[in-house]
Amino acid sequence: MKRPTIHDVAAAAGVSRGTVSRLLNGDKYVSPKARVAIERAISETGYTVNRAARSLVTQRTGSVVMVMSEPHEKLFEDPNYSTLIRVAIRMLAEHDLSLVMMMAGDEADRERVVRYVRGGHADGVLLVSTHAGDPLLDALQSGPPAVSCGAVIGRENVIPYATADDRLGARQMTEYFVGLGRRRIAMITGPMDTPGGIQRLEGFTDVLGRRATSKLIAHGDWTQASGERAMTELLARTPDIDAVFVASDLMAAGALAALRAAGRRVPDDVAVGGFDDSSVALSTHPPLTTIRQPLAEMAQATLRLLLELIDGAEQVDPVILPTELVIRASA
Amino acid sequence: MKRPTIHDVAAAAGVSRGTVSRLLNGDKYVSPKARVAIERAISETGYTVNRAARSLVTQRTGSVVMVMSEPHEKLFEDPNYSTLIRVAIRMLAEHDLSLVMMMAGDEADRERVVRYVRGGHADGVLLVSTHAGDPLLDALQSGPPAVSCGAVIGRENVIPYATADDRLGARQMTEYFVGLGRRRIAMITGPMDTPGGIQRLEGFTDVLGRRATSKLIAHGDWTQASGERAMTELLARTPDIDAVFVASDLMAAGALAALRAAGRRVPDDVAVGGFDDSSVALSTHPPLTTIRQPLAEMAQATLRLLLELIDGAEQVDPVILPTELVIRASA
DNA sequence: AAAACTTCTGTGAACGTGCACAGTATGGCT
DNA sequence: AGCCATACTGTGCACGTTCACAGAAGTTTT
Repeated sequence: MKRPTIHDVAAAAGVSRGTVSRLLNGDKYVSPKARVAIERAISETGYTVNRAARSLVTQRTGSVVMVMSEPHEKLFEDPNYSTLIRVAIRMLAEHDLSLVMMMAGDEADRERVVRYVRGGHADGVLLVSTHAGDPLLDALQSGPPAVSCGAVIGRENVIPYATADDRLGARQMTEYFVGLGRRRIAMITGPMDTPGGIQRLEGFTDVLGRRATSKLIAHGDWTQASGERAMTELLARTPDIDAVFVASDLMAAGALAALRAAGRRVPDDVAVGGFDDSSVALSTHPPLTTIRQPLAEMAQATLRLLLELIDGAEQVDPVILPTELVIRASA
Repeated sequence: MKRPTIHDVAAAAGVSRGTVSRLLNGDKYVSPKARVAIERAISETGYTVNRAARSLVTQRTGSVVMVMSEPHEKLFEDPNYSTLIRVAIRMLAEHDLSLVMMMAGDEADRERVVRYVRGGHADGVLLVSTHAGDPLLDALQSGPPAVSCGAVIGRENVIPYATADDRLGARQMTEYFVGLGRRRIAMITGPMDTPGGIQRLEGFTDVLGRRATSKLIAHGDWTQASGERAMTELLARTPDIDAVFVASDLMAAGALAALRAAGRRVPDDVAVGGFDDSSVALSTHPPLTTIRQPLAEMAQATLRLLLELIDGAEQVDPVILPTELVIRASA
């Protein structure tokens, strides 16, 4: 019960391998008669091309690898991944490419990724949440095309990316607070070696200028626990805070817990704004006012960049997509 | 600038292809002298085996495909996926296997999956959240080994799986409610064509017997919105409910919203119990009392089954792991 | 009528591996 | 000395495809 090969199809259709191959690869020169005969033979035999054999000669693998650089425990705590994976699977499938997942959380992982990619086992690389100065980046220089969902700090000009306009989003939220008449507006940022960490803080200070003092700024690491910690810290430093912009919904959920523990009412005493418009934003109490990132569009744009590069484009331009303020009960 | 082949390594080491191949594949007959020469040659040339060429002759692909059967929009709304993906990547990598992701949400997807798997492009299949009677199952019969994370209804004896003991978990929660002195205990189930949907309801009725009337049971589809809807429905039907066991944390978050809207206090008026101990359970207000599933262990067990089958095991037994009651503020 | 295209087809070589097999030392045993 | 096992090495073939090339058949141009 061996799997049928291209020879079997050719024999069944009464033509040669070459003709079948041409049909399969969309070459224009194949007669209508041969075409129907081959198509019938294919469906009769249940033939599928052997990708291994094909890649051996074409030097292409038919797969793209998604490299996730978060340390393992945190991976996926951020719900954005799912959209990207979903969109990637779908768009790649349309181009007959499959999606391989790899992690680059520790040194061993990273080495595996480098071996894999430099070994020519992928036609493209999809980077996710790569931190500044990741050693992976140098190793990936010479391989197949790579793009990132979200900018890679320090490589903005070498690794194409699609991202939400984090800075704009932060400005939207901060301006909203100002418009509400809040006077003491604090911020909980993300890690300062990530684009979201940096840009959202920049947007915040864009609006507040010198009123954004360091006493009003605390840092988190995207986790819920860190949001809670940072909020507690802010309340201790500056008790009269009346608004806080938290750089992610998950951290905002933590901040809400800290505020509740401190007996502050939201939004009456303290207005809280999140970022991401992830599903957490709906399950908190009160539901979070937040900044919506066009996740699906970002993912689509990222993949479009990668597909263009794989198809031979020399260079592509980064894509920056606008954010949107979503008003709910927390501010 | 061509990638080095096994020939280049052999030449550099002064031996023949065969010897290099033997070293690579762990054959015992290779002299110490040859061994060091080859190892040096490999690192000097930066050689990596060409997997395409290898699979062409071995008939193995070095990859496992994870097939996710949820309709697209819902995919990943359940946070359990992340653990499975993480564990899968890690354990497969240890066996030099890579993880390919595919979706089987609609007919076109499913056909692609079948073509892929029957075409021999994967050494194993990892099924996730496959619904009863999914046409995919028949098509996968004759292919490479397949396992499922969570039982596949109707195929319990043909597709090996690892799962949490859903029925036990449901009993634990229900008994806890009874122990608290609650009298009118309702339940919101998952879809009745999923094992979690069925088994958790069974555990519920195990404990309550005829007290579990249909007026006290409503059905959801795992989404937060469906939990909210089901809770509203239950309150309308049976206003004097004093406890509700919700078959997932996400649906429980929805139920909490409905209870709040109806002016019921949790847990004073109505005790709420969830299932999964997912991250949502912490961001709700009040935090959810829930049933912890040993997600990591389940994922590990599932992969162990698959790896055994890939390594040639004839048959393996399903694994059922105990659950644990986690008491928080909602009950 | 010959030449020059156009459209289509078949064939041999190559891609880089693993595996079966044949072969070569080396050393111990009779 | 002869024999046989043990430890190791090299070689040819096959895996299933694509691609370049040569060539056939039919059609248009010269």
